Amino acid sequence: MMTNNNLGAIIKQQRVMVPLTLQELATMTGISPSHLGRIERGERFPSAHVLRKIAGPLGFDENELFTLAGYLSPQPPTIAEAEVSYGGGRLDPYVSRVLAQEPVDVQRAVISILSILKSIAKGMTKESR
Amino acid sequence: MMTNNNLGAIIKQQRVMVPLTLQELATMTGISPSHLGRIERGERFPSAHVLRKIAGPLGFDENELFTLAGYLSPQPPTIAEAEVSYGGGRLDPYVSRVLAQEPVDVQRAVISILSILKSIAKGMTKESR
DNA sequence: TTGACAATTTGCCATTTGGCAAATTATAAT
DNA sequence: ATTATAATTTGCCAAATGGCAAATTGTCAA
Repeated sequence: MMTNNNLGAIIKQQRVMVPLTLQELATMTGISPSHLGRIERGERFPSAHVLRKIAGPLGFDENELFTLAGYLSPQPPTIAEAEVSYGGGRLDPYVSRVLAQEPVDVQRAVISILSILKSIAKGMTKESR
Repeated sequence: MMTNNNLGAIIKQQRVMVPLTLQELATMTGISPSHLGRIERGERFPSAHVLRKIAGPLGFDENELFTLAGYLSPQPPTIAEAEVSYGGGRLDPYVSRVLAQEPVDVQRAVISILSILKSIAKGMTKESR
């Protein structure tokens, strides 16, 4: 029905991040790679059975994925979500979920890279002033 | 698929108990009475969208009904387990705090960069074996 | 470059969902 | 009993899902 084409994008982003090929995900889940591909580019809308099968291998929480797909009403906020809100800032749940799959030292390396890029952008590195 | 499920029987029992006729439930949910009837006697298997629409009027909790239908794994996480874990991973609080202060699109850009680095690293591993 | 091989996309089609209208069955009132 | 009306079931069909095989595109080594 092409209800929500952003679901496919989210699924694809997650698959590439894991990382997996369509064929690998296909053998893990029993869903054909062609069907998975169509889902990712929004040409097909996954049934509940399909959605359930791909949740695990992609590292999605089933309830969250079903909510993203519009199959379940938005869940009451969990403790996990409270944990990631801080001060005035809010951490995007998708970002949080993806990063949480990395080892903590990788997570911190990511932060270091970000701070480097920010300082470059502001022209505050030693050699540039 | 005519999966031999007692789901239809459970739904019918609830509807009669409420009590509602098929037509009344139909007007409340927007699902045709004929379809609802076939679901109750197991001739059709309700999609997630249909299941979601009938949950409320019948007094079912959505998650419970989805679990009964085999769409969700038997019931989930206690509050204790929910903490800061996403799909088995854990997000470092410091990382969470720092990232939360960036705009969401920057947060997502960070994820994209991580993805690029991982694919580069993957290529290096391949090369060295 | 070319050729081999992996990954993705497309064409086609069987199966299923779900709606509408007609047929059937249950329920009440006279 | 008969008739009217409500409730359910059945027949039929459009639309969507999802698999298989072929075609296409991407990638890498020689």
